[in-house]
Amino acid sequence: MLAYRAQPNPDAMLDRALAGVIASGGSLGDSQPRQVEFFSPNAQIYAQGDRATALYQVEYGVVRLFRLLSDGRRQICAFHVAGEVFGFADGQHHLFAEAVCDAAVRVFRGPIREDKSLLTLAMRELVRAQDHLLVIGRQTACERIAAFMVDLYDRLGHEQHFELAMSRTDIADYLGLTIETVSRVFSKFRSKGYIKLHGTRGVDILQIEALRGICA
Amino acid sequence: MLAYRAQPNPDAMLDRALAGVIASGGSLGDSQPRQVEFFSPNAQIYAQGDRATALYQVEYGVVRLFRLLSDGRRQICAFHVAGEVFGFADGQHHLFAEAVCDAAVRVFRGPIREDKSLLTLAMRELVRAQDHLLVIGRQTACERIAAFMVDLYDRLGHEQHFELAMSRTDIADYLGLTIETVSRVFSKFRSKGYIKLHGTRGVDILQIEALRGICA
DNA sequence: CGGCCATTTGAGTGTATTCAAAGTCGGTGG
DNA sequence: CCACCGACTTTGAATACACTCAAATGGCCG
Repeated sequence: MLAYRAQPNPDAMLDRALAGVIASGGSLGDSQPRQVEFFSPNAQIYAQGDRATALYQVEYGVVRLFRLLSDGRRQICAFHVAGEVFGFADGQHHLFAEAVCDAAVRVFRGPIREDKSLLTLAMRELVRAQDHLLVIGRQTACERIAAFMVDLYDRLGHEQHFELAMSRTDIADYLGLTIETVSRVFSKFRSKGYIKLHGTRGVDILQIEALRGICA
Repeated sequence: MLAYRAQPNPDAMLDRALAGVIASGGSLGDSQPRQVEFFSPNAQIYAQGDRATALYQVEYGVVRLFRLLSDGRRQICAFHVAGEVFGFADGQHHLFAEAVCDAAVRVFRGPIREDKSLLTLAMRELVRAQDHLLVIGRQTACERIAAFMVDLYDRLGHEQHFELAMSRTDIADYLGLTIETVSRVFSKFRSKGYIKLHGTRGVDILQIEALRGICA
């Protein structure tokens, strides 16, 4: 999981935004504004319905945000890796947040200060969700997997090799597929020489342009 | 389309937010900060790639926001009705915005002022997108249509009768289905007595609780 | 009233799912 | 260090749901 470890954040705006998150009204002595919390795999960070009182930044590891139907069907709305901010919600959380693997999360508690940069971060999250809508609503299984691989490749710094933090079940629930379909497409891409699989989590990207082409 | 006409906005916060959108730096004489623009059916309000320089509030009519794939596949991310605000984007628009029917849109130009209420509006939009992800990613055709009908029913003020501003094609592209499937499910719901159809756009909701039950 | 376009309905197909079984990986304990 | 166990993953076969293609119907506007 080396690829998911925190790296120096290239986005200066993000730091400015988070520096301004804490309202100055509270006593600094009581709250620890930049406390880091640690989570084991599958540990819950917050639940749907919880009051939204903080923002979170992934320090290392991976976090999944998801919704559930009453019969257990799950839709993962987003994975977040080191440096990314999550927890945007109006009043109460509509999503569950869990650690995918061992993860550390920096928690920004207290009332949120008005901040244009914070709005920008929320809007980026919105764009991500809208992009994901297109993938899930209008793309085939192969296109979805290709888009997923390309997205990870880009977000993890264009490393040819990386480890998937998430299981096939997580990937399936992210892409609106079944684990069997995910597995079949992985095998197909392997047989075509686009990727190479090392055990169950390791991935080599052999033909990134081919994968980009599949995304349409 | 009466149901889509502007109504007194029940959400005081929204007005406060928009009142604060315009930065005080600009000359009031030059810019018309609350200009209303009118659009014919299918007229473009902005395009993907356009610089995002304004926010928009629907005065009357319906607006669709969508993304396109190079081969023409379309995913409508949201419909917006009277009173709702759209146009959130970081730098440039990632979506197209078009009028579904005759529509009027109030445009708020100028640099966006930092505003907590604005952040709240953006987060609501995010929640809508995330809810939609679950519908598209994990629900059947019947569940998607039921969710769509219930959503419209709730947003248009619980009127038993309303007119659909959007075509079957629009509905299909919103729900990640084909027009034929949309039509079949409409017919199915009609034969079950959940809804009644008047021509091609008119809808009577006969058993809203049955529809809510289908959404799971 | 006529023509055009959107919608509905029908028949057959295909992609992804379900159900089932085999295989592989990773972790644990001897 | 190796063997075993359990869980996850892969593969296979059959099914189902939604899609494609096609034709008929219906609504709307001139």
